Amino acid sequence: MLLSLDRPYDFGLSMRVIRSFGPDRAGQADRLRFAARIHGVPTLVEVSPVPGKAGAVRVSSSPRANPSQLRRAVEWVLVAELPLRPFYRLARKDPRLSAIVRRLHGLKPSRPLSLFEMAVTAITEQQISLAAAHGVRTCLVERFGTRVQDQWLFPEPEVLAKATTSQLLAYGLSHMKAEYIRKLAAKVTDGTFDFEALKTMSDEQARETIMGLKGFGRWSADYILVRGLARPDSVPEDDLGIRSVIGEYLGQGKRLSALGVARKLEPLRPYRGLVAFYLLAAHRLNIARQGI
DNA sequence: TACCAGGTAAAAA
DNA sequence: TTTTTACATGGT
Repeated sequence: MLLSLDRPYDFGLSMRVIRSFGPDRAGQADRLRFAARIHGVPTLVEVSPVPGKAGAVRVSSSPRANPSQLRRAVEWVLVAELPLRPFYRLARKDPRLSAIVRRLHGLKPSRPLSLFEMAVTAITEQQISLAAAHGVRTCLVERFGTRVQDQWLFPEPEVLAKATTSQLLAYGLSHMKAEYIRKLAAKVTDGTFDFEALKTMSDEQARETIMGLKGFGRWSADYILVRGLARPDSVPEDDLGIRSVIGEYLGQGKRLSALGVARKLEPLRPYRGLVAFYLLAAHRLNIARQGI
């Protein structure tokens, strides 16, 4: 199946950046492979570029999935509904940001198919390093998840809801984090919490809803908004990585305070999250900051 | 070895 | 109301 996405869009660059963010999507050159549960069937989805056709990608799956379901899944993961042009018009007003954006023309974020996975990822990444958190998730996934060829399907909420605290502790979670995850998994399982509903909420509504969950503070809520929902204006201003990278490219080179981040990003509404994503990408790809 | 790493809730002041 | 503390693993 061929999919034509809103241009400008550089699929290869976007995949390179995603891979540079961590080992989760490690692997094949400029393709995207991920496991998805489609109509309950564990399915491997593969997305590859179409040579000479900017913005077009080829989508296949194994086993063969319903085309409209498959299309919906890929459009979600690749954030198809987000046009870049309005963001570029805004970015041109800041000389330093403008230079970065030119180097990363066509870059879009992508997001996991599952918001439950995103939420659990946020919990694991609280306080400890991304590398440490990745180690913990790997243990969880390989114990409670489902293997689909060379990929893993993230554990279903029902499975984690039934896991015992001592099991979760054995996989590197703290007591508190184990409880957050179990409580969340239970709420999703019994229908008390519906991640799908977040998709139609305003940023503010979604943020408040997530923060109503035990274990999810402001950082986690904004992190889920920007990474899990790809909301272009959301960003955790107190995040260590954000504070460093905004300071590096838009400040004096040193890590800023959360307030400093807020001030630097204020003129970049409604694309503060997308700005942060571009700067993180620039940092990962070793793109030097420009003068002044 | 010690310390920091893309925080949070509960306890203490 | 604001400040302090415990907490899990991985890298340096």
